[in-house]
Amino acid sequence: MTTENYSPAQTVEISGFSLDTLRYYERIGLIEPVRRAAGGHRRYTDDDIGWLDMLRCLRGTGMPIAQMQTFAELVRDGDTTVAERLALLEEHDANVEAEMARLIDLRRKVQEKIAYYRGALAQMPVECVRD
Amino acid sequence: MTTENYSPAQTVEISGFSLDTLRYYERIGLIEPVRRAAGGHRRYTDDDIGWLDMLRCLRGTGMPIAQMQTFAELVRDGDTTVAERLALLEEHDANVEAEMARLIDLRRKVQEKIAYYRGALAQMPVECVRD
DNA sequence: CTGGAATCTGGAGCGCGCTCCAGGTCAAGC
DNA sequence: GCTTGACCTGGAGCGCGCTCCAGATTCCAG
Repeated sequence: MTTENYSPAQTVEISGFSLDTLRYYERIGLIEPVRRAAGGHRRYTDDDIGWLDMLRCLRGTGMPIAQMQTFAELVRDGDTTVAERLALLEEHDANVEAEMARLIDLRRKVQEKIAYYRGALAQMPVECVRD
Repeated sequence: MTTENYSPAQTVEISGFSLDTLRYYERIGLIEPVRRAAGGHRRYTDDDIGWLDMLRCLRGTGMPIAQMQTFAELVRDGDTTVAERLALLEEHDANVEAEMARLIDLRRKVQEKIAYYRGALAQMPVECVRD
């Protein structure tokens, strides 16, 4: 079994990115120029799909586009950039960790507010509680 | 001890919002019109500070401005909206939880990538690893 | 009284990350 | 062959959440 091809529509389905986003990412260099079929239509490869999954992880954890571009460039520059890529990912991971800690902390405060409202509601006359 | 007043600069300091953001929030109705000193300068009260802290929790956990406006309106409408406010906060809390779950999941994938790079780096000839 | 800092208002501008559009080309079933 | 839908390109537009600006006013230390 050789490398598969995927139409734009299939790639949308698989990657979760919209058609426009896929083209946008290619335009700004987040994706290598995608191979084309005879008529000029894109054919995404398994490699493309894998890379898109990577992008989804980074983007989905809040990495800015600009930093993903940096990362994509490192990948393009080949094996000698592995250490740099690792450093970039480690820094990003630390950022994500910090962001999660921030969320946990603020969420706790929201939950305190919820608890307060539950208490207030329990004390209130019935006509305020009924819809 | 009576209710304190805070200048805009102090409120920036305490709340963590910028001056522009404070004014913006007031303009769009996230904050009640703030009391003014004789010359027209704002004087934030302890109540204002408390409300700003609430806003910080909601905004900081990713609630969209529009929903915070809804919440602010419910608060303005008084005691009869307590149940609605509770429902809104509970829904938001569920959203935050989902967001955190999403982050945890994607972060795990990022960490797998990091582990992979660490392995790759360990295998590489020395000249690629040196800076 | 004066100079400089803080604050005021209304409105324009911006950075990010897409998203949409027009006008055309290509592919595939009937 | 024709129709219908998928896809193409380049460029404009947008939603969000601020952020900045100009020009005027107020406050306060010296």
